[in-house]
Amino acid sequence: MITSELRSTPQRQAVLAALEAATDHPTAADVFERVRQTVPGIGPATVYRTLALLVSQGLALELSLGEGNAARYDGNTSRHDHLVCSSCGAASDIESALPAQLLRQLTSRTGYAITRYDLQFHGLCPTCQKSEKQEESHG
Amino acid sequence: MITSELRSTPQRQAVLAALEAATDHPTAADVFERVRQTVPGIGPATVYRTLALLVSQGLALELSLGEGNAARYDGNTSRHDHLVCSSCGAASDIESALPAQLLRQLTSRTGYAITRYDLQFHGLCPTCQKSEKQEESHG
DNA sequence: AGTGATAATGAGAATCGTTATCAACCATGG
DNA sequence: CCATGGTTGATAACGATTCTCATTATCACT
Repeated sequence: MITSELRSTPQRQAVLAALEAATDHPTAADVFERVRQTVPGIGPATVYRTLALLVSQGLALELSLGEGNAARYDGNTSRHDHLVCSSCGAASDIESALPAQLLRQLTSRTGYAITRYDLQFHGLCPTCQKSEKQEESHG
Repeated sequence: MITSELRSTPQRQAVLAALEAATDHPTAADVFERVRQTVPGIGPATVYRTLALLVSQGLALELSLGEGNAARYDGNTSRHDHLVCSSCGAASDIESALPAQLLRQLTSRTGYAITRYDLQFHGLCPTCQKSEKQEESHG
């Protein structure tokens, strides 16, 4: 239910803007640091509250990419998957739709009413592959 | 089995045994409660340490299923995916290999050296679907 | 069995990420 | 104006996990 009681405040606008500008799937702490520069007095609690609000309104996604314990946020709300570097933690968006057939099979086989899936690929990004090679030659 | 580098202790054996016996992807706290009955004096820290050890040795998997904040552990170390109920949090193992072609395409398109992927399906389990229907008719 | 080196343990403090509490604030409508 | 009720920032509280450290247990070798 869209409640007309939801107010548009400078803090909320700044958080949303920060998410839309980000391409790196920031943590709440990252967002806090960035928003701080536009809205100096803002507190962490407001950032957490606002992120939760945006997620509940479908304006942002909350991700658990398995690297570290902090949740990460994504302003790109269209259906997509993620490619995560196991070394530096960088995460990029990718498109890789699962065969629809697979979902249908699962539904009929398990009886679950499947609403969504999360798919993440993990590996070394090109940059970290280079660093690893350098380390080898030094060792 | 624990390698000769590592010492075999009652605590470690108990944690491993608990994981192997579990079918429900327990949290560290769950494992602690269960192991406690065999090794009464064990502390939570030891359980956490041992779980991390088992994961690093490839004897267990650490899962972040996105429901709740606690990591969950899986004694089934063969490649598989998960089906998670968004309502009760139940998680079951499923087999649903991605097309190998998809992985190859991703590698060549992104330059990442992909080592693994995590795939989770979310939805309502049959039991929770029934409960929801009941609530509707009461509402 | 006895011993020494060293890894592992348990207890509790510390840390991290996050959420709850609450008084002060502020936009809106009467 | 003032009352109403959502919003904020500070801070306390929280759950999950990790760290610290003194004590204990395991292992390899007598």
